[in-house]
Amino acid sequence: MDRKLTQRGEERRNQLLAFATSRFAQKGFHPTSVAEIVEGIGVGKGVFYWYFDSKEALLQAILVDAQRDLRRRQRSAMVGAETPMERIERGVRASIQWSVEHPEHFRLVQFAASDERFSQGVHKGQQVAVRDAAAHIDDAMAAGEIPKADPELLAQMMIGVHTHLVHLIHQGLVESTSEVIDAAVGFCIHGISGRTS
Amino acid sequence: MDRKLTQRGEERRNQLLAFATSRFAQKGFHPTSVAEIVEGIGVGKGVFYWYFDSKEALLQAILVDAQRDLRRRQRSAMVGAETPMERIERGVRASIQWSVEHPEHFRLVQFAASDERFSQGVHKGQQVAVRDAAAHIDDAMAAGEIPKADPELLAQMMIGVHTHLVHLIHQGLVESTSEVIDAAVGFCIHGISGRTS
DNA sequence: CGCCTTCTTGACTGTACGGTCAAGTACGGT
DNA sequence: ACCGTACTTGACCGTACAGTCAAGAAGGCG
Repeated sequence: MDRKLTQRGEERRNQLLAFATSRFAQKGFHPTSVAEIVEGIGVGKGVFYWYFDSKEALLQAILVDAQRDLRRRQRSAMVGAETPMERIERGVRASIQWSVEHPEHFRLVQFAASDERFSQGVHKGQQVAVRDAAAHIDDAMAAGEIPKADPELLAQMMIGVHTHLVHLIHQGLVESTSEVIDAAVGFCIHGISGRTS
Repeated sequence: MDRKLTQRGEERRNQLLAFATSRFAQKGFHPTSVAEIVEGIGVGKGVFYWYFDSKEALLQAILVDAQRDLRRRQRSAMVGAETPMERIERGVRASIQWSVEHPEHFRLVQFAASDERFSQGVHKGQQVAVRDAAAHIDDAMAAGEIPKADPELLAQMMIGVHTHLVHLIHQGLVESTSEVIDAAVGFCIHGISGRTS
């Protein structure tokens, strides 16, 4: 939906986005109705459909924004890193931090990855992230910092650690202290630095 | 629902369980209707409600069975292991292998962990698994095999690697060869063996 | 075979939902 | 103030859904 919006329109659209993000994350996408969303911000149902073609279109918009924001964060965290391993470490940290700060967006991306209607776009975004991380891992291998192995597979494993840790933090089972994040980063760094014989 | 069933009844109930497992995993729990399930096995809607009180009850039954089966598998894999590290390694392998062999059950457990109606039971089961793994990690630390750190946090990180890898295998992005599984096990073993300074 | 118990059918019920759109209101510019 | 455009309302529509249950069929046993 490429409607030109006034500032007022943009504000209303953002209000819908924000409320839906929160409610979808809390209750799930499917169990959350359009009626509930409009009621939550005190508008009529037609407002919803002025801005979004469908409930799915709303979620897509949320997902696109979230993934763009995360990528921006990772990129800016790596600026100034001097070695591949430093870039990897900064990338992992930035991801974890962004995810901890945006629990709802994080949760919706995870949901979308598992739902056949939404997974395609999300997987594409994740593939980009994996390839970027793998390139840094490859650089670290070429520089002799770590032993050779499949860089994409290692990148995926780091993402597994990150994802799970963030889930735990959101569940309140783990605190998002710097010690915990250091431990996760350490686990990953040592995981890619070691090697089965 | 504690209905006593004949053999014929057990067979019908199992048919419902099996079909629903597959369809829920493929389409999602919410987007799958009871009507679709009964149509899938060619019975009337009343059959469903003879065996299960609700759609939710059906999913709960699936989840309970899956988690019980996985626990059994892990336990039997560790029989005969002589060191804590060996037990850890066998446990990780058994989990990955079970998950690869039961993609649908795995997927439903993941879904359930994220849905507020189902997450309580699933989290309890996962807590048991984490505690068990942490006890082995603790043993390995006490035996001087690995440096000291928070054993439950390390157990969680290993679970993150396992979960993510299994997702990738189910998506066809990674093959479930023994090399890949070895790499994941290696990543975890080195992840817990290393240490941030 | 008759009887009792265990299933099985599927029409029905009430509720909920995503989406539509004619009529109306608000806003911004001249 | 007027006009045109950008929103906004909410009744409505058709469809879908989870769950109910009276009537019937099937199976098992004596």
